[in-house]
Amino acid sequence: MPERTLSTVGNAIRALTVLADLGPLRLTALADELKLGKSTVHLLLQTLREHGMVDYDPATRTYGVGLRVFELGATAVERGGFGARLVGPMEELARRCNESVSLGVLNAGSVLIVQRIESPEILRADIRPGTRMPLHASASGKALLATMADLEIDRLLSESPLPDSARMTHRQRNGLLADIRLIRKRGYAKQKEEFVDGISAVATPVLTAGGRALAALSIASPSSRFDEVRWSALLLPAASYMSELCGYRAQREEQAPNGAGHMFAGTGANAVPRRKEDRPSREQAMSS
Amino acid sequence: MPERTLSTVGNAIRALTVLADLGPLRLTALADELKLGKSTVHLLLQTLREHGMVDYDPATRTYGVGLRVFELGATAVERGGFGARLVGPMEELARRCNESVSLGVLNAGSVLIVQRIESPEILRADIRPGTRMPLHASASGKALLATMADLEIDRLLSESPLPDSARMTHRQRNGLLADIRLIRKRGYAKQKEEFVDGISAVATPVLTAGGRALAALSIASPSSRFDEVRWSALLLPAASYMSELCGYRAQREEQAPNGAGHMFAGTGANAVPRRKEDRPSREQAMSS
DNA sequence: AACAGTGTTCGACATATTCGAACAAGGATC
DNA sequence: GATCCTTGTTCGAATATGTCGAACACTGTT
Repeated sequence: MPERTLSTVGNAIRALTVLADLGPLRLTALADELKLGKSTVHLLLQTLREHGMVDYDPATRTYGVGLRVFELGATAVERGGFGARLVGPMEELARRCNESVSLGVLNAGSVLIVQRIESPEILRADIRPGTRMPLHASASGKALLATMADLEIDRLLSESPLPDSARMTHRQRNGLLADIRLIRKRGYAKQKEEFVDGISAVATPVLTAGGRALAALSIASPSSRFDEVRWSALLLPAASYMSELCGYRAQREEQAPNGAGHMFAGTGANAVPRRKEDRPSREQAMSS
Repeated sequence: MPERTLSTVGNAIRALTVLADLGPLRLTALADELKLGKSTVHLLLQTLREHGMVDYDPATRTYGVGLRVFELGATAVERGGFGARLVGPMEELARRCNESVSLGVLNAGSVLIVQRIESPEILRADIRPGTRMPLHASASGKALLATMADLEIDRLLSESPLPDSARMTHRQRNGLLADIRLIRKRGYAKQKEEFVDGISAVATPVLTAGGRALAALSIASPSSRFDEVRWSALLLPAASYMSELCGYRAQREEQAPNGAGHMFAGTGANAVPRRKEDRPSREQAMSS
């Protein structure tokens, strides 16, 4: 649906995007990239610079994404609810398993890492906040998908905005759906070298008040240290605790006569994510 | 100097700023705040939403700063050079002193925290990445000021963009200049409850290739655990090591501080605090 | 059911943005 | 050090584009 849109603002955002992707650029290079007149881009950059959205390096005469963007973005994370409140539990978890712990949120068809506690190990999964991961090939992504109705899953997978290399084959798609069912049953997702070679992870959702998934909590490490049983045992209670911090109340008794089981497997601390809508027939909605 | 500027882009940025400051807002509230027509803001928000710069919450019908901004901002930090490379040493330092370690950069007249390693202690200075601190009342700020010519210091202090509460009295200003001289001599800055009650810190600059300050490294904690001698002893070698990572080469006695052509040497004040000479040979202990 | 407030659509006007060309500046080459 | 080339900046004009107000649709309140 092509909506009417402000082209000038679009240009500004495109400029920032290009600068973020290609690194600091000179005026002419950027104008070239944007396919806009040099004078236009000049004015645009001046405006952005005035507001701190781009920084200018007089030495190299290049413009780069400004730190003001970082500042604004940080408030997005705080205000979104994945901020200060959750880092404490994440640190605790990282300490217990001695591995990297990260918090990823579903955004624009992929998982965006918003918080990260690094493992003290030298050899570790090197993923920084601000990184994106594919929904279908990351533990966090699959954990988030598992919280949604099958129909929603299809919609999300089809709008994958990721580079082609990360696209999914049909064979993978079918395997994924089976995987999702398994994830729902056992309460956590697992990923073995699907996204980055040598890196494996487990993940489970953090739920918010309404029972919707706020984010996915994950433990990742080099596959050599991967220990599914121990990590899942540490991960699930931690996520549970974080869910409670986010207002999620472990189930009420008089709920949902629709057959959806908001049940809690295992230690009673762990939340098995399941929305009411995902209950309808399992052969439904493979299409679209 | 009133430059010609793109008002539409300015509106977009103002909108983001307001949303960051006041939290998620409804359309009307935002239009009110920006003093623009509702239809204008409607179109503006649609454009921003299309690009992920604002997120829309259908439940509350509010718009907030989008996570795309966070993503873009993260690249600003990486590309700026305060990214992945420096977190290792910071973690090592945090482990050694058991306190919170942060990296702040001079930006728009104040110090912006770009990296942060939290102390494991429960009682700790709670400052998150994206926070700003005043130049004159934070250890990091003073450390950065100390690397600059006196003339530059005056210029920066006068353009302080901070809330009035954080403004500086003349008495403070004079004290500050004396402080700066002391900082240059001993190689690190100290701050005792000047910014946040109960929090004290030490800080020292991280230098880059040209000898200019890239950022300030600091250790902060509740004043009860403040230990100036131990921390400075840990801080300085760490910063030294990080400076080398950033291309700074410990320098021989040279470089005509007065006289010749450099733009910052014009005032005759030396721009670079020599840290290495203060505390000789001990730093390479930092690992990994 | 009626109301009030909010969000969305539409058309017209006028402003603000784009562009090309001409000017200035900085670096490179010889 | 002088010339050339590339890059960045300024300027004016034409048109495209954003702004606004009013009217419409919608939600959820009383």
